[in-house]
Amino acid sequence: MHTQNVFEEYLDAQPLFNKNRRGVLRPEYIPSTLPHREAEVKQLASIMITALRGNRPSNILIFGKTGTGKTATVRYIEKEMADMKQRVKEGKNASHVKDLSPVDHIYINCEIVDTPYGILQNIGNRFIRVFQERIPFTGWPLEKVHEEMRKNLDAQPRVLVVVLDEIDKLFYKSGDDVLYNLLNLNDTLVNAQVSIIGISNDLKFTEFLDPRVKSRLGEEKLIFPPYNAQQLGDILRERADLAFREGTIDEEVISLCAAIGAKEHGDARRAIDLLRVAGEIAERRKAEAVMERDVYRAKNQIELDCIREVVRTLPEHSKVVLLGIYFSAKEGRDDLTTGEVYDMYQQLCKQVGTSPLTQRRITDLISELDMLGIIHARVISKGKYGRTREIALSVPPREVWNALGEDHAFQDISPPRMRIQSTISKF
DNA sequence: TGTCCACTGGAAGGGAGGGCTT
DNA sequence: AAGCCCTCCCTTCCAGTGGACA
Repeated sequence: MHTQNVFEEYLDAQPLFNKNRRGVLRPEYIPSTLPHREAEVKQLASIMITALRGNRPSNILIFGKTGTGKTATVRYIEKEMADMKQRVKEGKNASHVKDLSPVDHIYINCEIVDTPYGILQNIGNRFIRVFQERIPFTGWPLEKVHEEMRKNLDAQPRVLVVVLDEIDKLFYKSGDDVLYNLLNLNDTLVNAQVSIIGISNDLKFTEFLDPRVKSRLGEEKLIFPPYNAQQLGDILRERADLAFREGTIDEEVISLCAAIGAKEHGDARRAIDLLRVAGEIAERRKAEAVMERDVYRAKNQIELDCIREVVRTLPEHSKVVLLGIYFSAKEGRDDLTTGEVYDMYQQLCKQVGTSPLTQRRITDLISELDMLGIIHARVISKGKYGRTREIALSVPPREVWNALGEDHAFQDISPPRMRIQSTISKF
């Protein structure tokens, strides 16, 4: 009897995924058709056709919740435009058009690039010529970056479509000056023309825009409704057919993923993630097919991974704040005030050996934790005893500790003592 | 009905850190 | 080296406030 190689048992098991097709279930994959987005694709195409004819298409704002196919639709249109140009070039198109204008796209995710400098620098560097120096990522005055970008862009005739994904983030962070500048760019361009596609899941943000920016940015508006369970099912089925080997996934599993996705405001990304992770879990347990229980496990795993990742990458002081909230959650407290949290935070800082930030700053960190969904924090009034936030952990304490525990600084920390509250001390 | 607490959250600005320019 | 610029993180200052209590 010979010893077994560690990989042997896995090699024998039949994989569930088709070879090299796992990517079909990744968020960045652009499918060849977009089920239940035909109307939106058509509408977008009817606007963008102007670009292929060499004119500036209207600026567009696209709204819709996460996972409603906004980004996918825009990227799909980009792909189709590139494809159309290729066809015309090769003379394979059905129409009698002989030549199409050069159209460029630049995609910027404003969650990552959220400063005026960053936006201008990104666009500027998209069109650098050979031997030309790139715009550095910091150091230049804004005005110079703007001028350099304008020059690069205008070097030859073209239509540039700037896609600003999560455009609301850019606005909330840096105001609407950049948008204003981009919208007015056309006035100073001789050869090139620019139009903007803004993508956002926040319908409200336009209310706060400068009226001039608002009207020019929203020349056309598209709203993407959430998918329902049946539509999600269609999307998943199409992807599953590509990604999985035949007979390894059945209708129930797909329906379940679709149902869960539909519950989460029709989020296709979630549903697709779910399917992929369920497949990976099933494969790991060397199953012949993906089962419903794999989906439930996947759901659980995705949620935990998400919490863990968020907590792990928190800045140090946010971690200390969270640690305090964690300790009191273990004591069953779910009604902490800002003052109490700050008190614990100060004590913990002493233990960790770092100097505490001001309470004003901590209120901001608390808001951030709230937005990340790790804690709940709502403003309440305790009447005579003041106005404050009521703070509670909104994820399982154990998971918080698992993630925080990875940090060496927190390994042997003892729970802080709770301040005696004035509301209690009156007895 | 007014008081008053424990904050909230906006505004302004300082300073460090990245890097460019002269 | 000195002087800029932009961004990030933080502090300081402070007007504003919901509602229990006297």
